[in-house]
Amino acid sequence: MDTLAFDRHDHRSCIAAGVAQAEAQCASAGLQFTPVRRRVLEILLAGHRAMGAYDILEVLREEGLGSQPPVAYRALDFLVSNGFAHKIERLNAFVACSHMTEDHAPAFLICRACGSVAEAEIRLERGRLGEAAAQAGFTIERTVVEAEGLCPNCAEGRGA
Amino acid sequence: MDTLAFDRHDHRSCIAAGVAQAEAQCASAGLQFTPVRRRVLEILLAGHRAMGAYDILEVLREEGLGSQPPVAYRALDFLVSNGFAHKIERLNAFVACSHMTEDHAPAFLICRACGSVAEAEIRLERGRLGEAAAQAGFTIERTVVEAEGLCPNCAEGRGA
DNA sequence: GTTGCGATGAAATAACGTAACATCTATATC
DNA sequence: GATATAGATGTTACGTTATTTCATCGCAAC
Repeated sequence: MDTLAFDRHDHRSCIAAGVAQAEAQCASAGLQFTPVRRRVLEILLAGHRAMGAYDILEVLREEGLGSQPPVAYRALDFLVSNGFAHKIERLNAFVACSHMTEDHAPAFLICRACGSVAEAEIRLERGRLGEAAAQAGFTIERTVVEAEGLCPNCAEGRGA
Repeated sequence: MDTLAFDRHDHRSCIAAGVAQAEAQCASAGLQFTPVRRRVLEILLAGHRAMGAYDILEVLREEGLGSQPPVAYRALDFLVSNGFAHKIERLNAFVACSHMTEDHAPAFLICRACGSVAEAEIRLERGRLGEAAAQAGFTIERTVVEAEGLCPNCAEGRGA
C-alpha cells in the first residue's frame, strides 16, 4: 500500500520522476507527449491530490495553454488512457498515477476530511468479485475501486 | 453473485417485492415512504438498469409528481441513504438495490454494451485493500466497487 | 507537394447536481 | 382545539462537469 499521499515528501522529485517516466513511455510507444499534456501531468503531480478538470483548466488558462474545457479534457483523456493519471469517479476528479511503471488496476483511499488520495494496486479479478464475474460469464475490462473515509492524520479527532 | 440482471425474469414480481420490502423497512424504522419516494423506487425497479436522475425526473414530470431536479435528487438521496438504491459512480446513475434485506457493501458489474448492471455483495475490508487501509491507519466508511466490461449476452459477438 | 492523421482552437450546448427559501403537512404538546 | 415542531415538498435560480461539432494546424509518409 502506498501511503505516500498521507506523509510529507519532496514534491519536486516526484514531479520530475513522473514526467520523465511518462516521457519515456510515450517515446517508446510512439505517443505524442505534447506541451499541454506534459503540463497537465505536471499540474497533477504538483497538486498530489485529486483535481477537477476545471481546476486544471484554470491553470492552463493563466499560462496561455488553453482556455476551453476540451483542452483540459482531451489532455486528461490522453493521460488516463495511457496510464499516467487516473480518474476518481467518486470525486469527478483526476490524480497522477503513482505506479506508472507497472500495468495495474488502481484502487484509492480517499480522505473525506482533507481530500488526500492514496493509490494502491489491487487485483480485483483474483478476489471474490473476479470469481463471481467469471462464473457469470462477465468479462471485466476496467475496475473502479475507491474507499472513502478518514486518513490517519484526519482521524486524530479532527475529522470525526 | 447475482446475475439476475443478465437473465430474463418477471419484472412485476421484483417491483412488487422491492416496494413491499422498502415499505416494511420504512414502517419499522419510522421513515416516511412518501408517494414520490415510492414512485422513484418503482421506476428504478421497473427499469432494472442504471438510470440518470433526469431520466427519472422525466417520468415524474409526465405523471405530475414533480418537475424540478431537486424532486428527483431528494427522493434518490432518501433511497440511497436508506439502502433501497445505490448510485453507480461510474455512470452518474442510480439502480434499485437487489439485496434490500441485508446491510451490505455493494459491488457492480456494468455492461458497457447494453448498460445492464448486476449487483454483488462484497466485503472489501476483508480483502487486500482492507488490510492495506488498516495498515495505513485509514478508516474506511464507504466503498465504491464497480467493474465495467461485457455481460455474457453482449460478449457473444455483439459487443466486442 | 499533397495526402492523411493526430492535435489544437473555439463556440455552443448537454448533462449532472445543489443552494436557498417559501410552503405545506403530520404529529406532538399544551 | 391551538400551537409548536420537524420533516417533506414546490420552485427559482444557479453551479459544476462534460461533450459535440466544426474549423484549423502541423507533421510525417508517400
